Amino acid sequence: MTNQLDTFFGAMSDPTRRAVIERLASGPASVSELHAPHSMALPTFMRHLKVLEDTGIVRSVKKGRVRTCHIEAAPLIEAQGWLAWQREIWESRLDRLDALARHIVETEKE
Amino acid sequence: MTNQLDTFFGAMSDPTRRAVIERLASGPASVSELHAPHSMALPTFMRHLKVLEDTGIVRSVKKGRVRTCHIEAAPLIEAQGWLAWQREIWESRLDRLDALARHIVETEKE
DNA sequence: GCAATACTTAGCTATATGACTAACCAACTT
DNA sequence: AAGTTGGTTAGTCATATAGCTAAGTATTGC
Repeated sequence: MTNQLDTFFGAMSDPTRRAVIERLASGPASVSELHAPHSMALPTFMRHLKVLEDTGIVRSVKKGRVRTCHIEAAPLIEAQGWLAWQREIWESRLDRLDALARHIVETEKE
Repeated sequence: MTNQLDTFFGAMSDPTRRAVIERLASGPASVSELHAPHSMALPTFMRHLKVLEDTGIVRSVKKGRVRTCHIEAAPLIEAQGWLAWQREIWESRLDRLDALARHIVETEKE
């Protein structure tokens, strides 16, 4: 039961990887360009990129010795959809939830 | 630089924890109720709950020997906002991206 | 008050993750 | 053709994560 969302959320849980996404959102870039602002060894950084590629969030093509990376929309849209869906459900019950929570808290006071 | 988003996405990367969120979206529940559908030891399950509470996604109150859990909207809304923001940026450049990607692929053909 | 219920704490194990160095290959550049 | 640049592979290490059992605490029900 290893969902698409598992790997997606796992990939997004790292600040380096989110930074790469943020950078790529404004256009494609080479591995070195992406690596430059991060003070970590290149192989380490490459593994972050690999995680993003394996998850399908990033794609890349190699021309000569330069690998150019770009973003792939689908997984992010799917995740956003899941969050929106959850939100819809709980927001439709929010009043009831709040009331219950307050009730519990009130009753709890000792 | 351990962001709120780090822990949030980390928390959501586990199917058990997402299942708990899905369950809680339709109303509060006790620890045992939440645990029931999951075939894992209770302490193991409790640690998942702890992750959700530490991240601020779930809150709980204990009344007597029963702990009742409910969802906290803010972190999920924040994450959804981040995704929406990213999406906005890259969608505004999507045509350009596609064109570039195609160009690279074409030029690459050997 | 004794037993069952509902967690809670403590402590162990295995695998996954994130970081490093060192050495390597494959294009360009000169 | 020799050096430099851009990326890759291989291998090590430390910490984090997810699972377990066993035993403990605190309510509630009888």
